[in-house]
Amino acid sequence: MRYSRALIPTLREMPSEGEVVSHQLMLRAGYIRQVARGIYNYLPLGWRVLQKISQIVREELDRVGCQEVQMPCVIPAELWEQSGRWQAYGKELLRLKDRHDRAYCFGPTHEEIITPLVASVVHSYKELPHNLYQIQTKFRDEIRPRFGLMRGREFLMKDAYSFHATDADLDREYEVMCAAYQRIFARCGLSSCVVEAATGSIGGRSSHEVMVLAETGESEVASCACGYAANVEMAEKRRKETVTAARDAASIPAVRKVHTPGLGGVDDVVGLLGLTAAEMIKTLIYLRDGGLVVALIPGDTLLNEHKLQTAIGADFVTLADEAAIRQLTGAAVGFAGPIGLPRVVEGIGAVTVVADHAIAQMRDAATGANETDYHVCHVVPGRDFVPDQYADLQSVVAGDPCPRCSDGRLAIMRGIEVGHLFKLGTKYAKPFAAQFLDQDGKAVTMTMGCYGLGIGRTAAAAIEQHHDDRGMLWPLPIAPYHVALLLLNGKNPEHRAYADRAYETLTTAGVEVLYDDRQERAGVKFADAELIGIPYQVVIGGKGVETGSLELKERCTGDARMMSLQDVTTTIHETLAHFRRGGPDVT
RNA sequence: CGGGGUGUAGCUCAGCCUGGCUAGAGCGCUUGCUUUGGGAGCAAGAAGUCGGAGGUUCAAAUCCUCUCACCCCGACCA
Repeated sequence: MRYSRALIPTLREMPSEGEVVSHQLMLRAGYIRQVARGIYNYLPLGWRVLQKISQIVREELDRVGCQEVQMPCVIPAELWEQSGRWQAYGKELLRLKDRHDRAYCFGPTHEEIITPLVASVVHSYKELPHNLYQIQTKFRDEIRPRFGLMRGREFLMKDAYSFHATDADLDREYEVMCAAYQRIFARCGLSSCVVEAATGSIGGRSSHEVMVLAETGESEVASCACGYAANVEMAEKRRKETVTAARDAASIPAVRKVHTPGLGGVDDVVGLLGLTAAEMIKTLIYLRDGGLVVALIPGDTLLNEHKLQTAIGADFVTLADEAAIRQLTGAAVGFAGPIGLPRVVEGIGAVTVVADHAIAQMRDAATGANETDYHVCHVVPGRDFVPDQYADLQSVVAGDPCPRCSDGRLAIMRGIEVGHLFKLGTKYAKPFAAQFLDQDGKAVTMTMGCYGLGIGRTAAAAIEQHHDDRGMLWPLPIAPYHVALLLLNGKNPEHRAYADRAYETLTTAGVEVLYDDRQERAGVKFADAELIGIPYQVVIGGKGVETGSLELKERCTGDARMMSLQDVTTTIHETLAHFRRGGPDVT
């Protein structure tokens, strides 16, 4: 491509829109332009990158036996009613009506289409398994889209759905897909890791996320040297034995009220009572659909709202306001405790008490008295109060003991979720009657897996992981062009002829060249090539023209060498081949 | 949905508080000359319904009301 004919609207100044590096650079380097919130035009450079990533995804999925299909993006409501998600999915589902006033939605995911398709076509165990995928534009009317392609409402996604006769077969395919994902990201030049994840609203038995590690990632991952890695939403830590656990409850005196004026927080109270935070029971009050939840955790730990929500099966949980807390406890905020709470609060609903597992181990604890300016000591869980439920409610923090190995400590890292794998089981196969006849002629429901991979998000993640203060640093396999051919002095006919020949030769040899033939100063050409992140520059200037050689400069290191055209071609092809074999970790 | 903020030239922004002449700057764009291995210099020039509607006023980018769009902070997710 000749730069003089290319649509690459780079900006010298940073547009005000972008917050994260990938978003800023994509705007500034002319990769994307916003149309509406969370909706973007992909300009030529941006689209080339998305195509490169898509192609790697295709190659790796085809290689493990997946088949590409294309489903509609507009889907009749009946299908979603059949799975129950027309009601369940909520406002994120973009709903439309056609001229006959029939209801449709713009597909945010495609279980509702693929399942009846396979159900109608596959009838025998001999025809299973299948793994079908598409690369398609999806729409989710996100509450808050942000960060450019990282979280758009309209986005390009690869989604795959596998269908199996047995759970064992699904398990096997799940492993295959997991490995394929890791290959895909390695081939894209990204370092990634697979973590255990919450199943969320899609449901099913098991779920893993593939994360690209980056400072700006929206997800937090807890990991241990032993190989354990999990999204912090559901990460666990090894339970510790409480120091007082051995003491017999019978030896502990009765509950005693203590005056603690104005000391609402755990840190304030421990000083007065002469206790450690671990000996306090922290009482947090949450509003949920149809009631209140009282969550009890040790005073030195943090509550994980995701775990709380999952444990009680709530649609949502949100910290209760002061009025609700007063209504429940009869006290000011900071003096709530589990003893003597009402079971129902008028006008709000039922009260559920959930305690962390660690609470069951506690003896002689202190907690709020449900009376302003008072706490209670010598509290024994089980003796003085009985929670409705025990569950894991704690958030892990860096340094917590690993739940899988004996001496590991958890580290917390940030990552960008680029892929998500689910074992769906029969959640969708059942409502769509996706059945087959087994060897005994008996009708059996298929078991399913689904595997998402954000194409646009992968591009954004690549920039988050690979950039410097001058611009992007694309890994070669997903760069929009391999080489920026920079003709520094366009007025010199000899130089121009030389550059023209180099462009011809490289292009013919299969190297993707962006030929900067513009009437611009050298500085402008270097700056643009660096901003848009082309991995290699071939510089045509005074240096090589007389000797017939070229200067090849590597974008990420700045190293420059004089070499022949043939050597340039070889360098590019060898580097590409290297990535194709599984890729170096270029972090 | 709740909280905060911004809309002025292609981009970044000043002007608004305290209303007042042809609405400004830098970058970008056009033309010419010079320059040519790191975002050039000089000269000339084009370009804005001041987000929209209504109101107050002799007079509104500026004050008031409504509205729209976008951005940021929380809950959703590839």
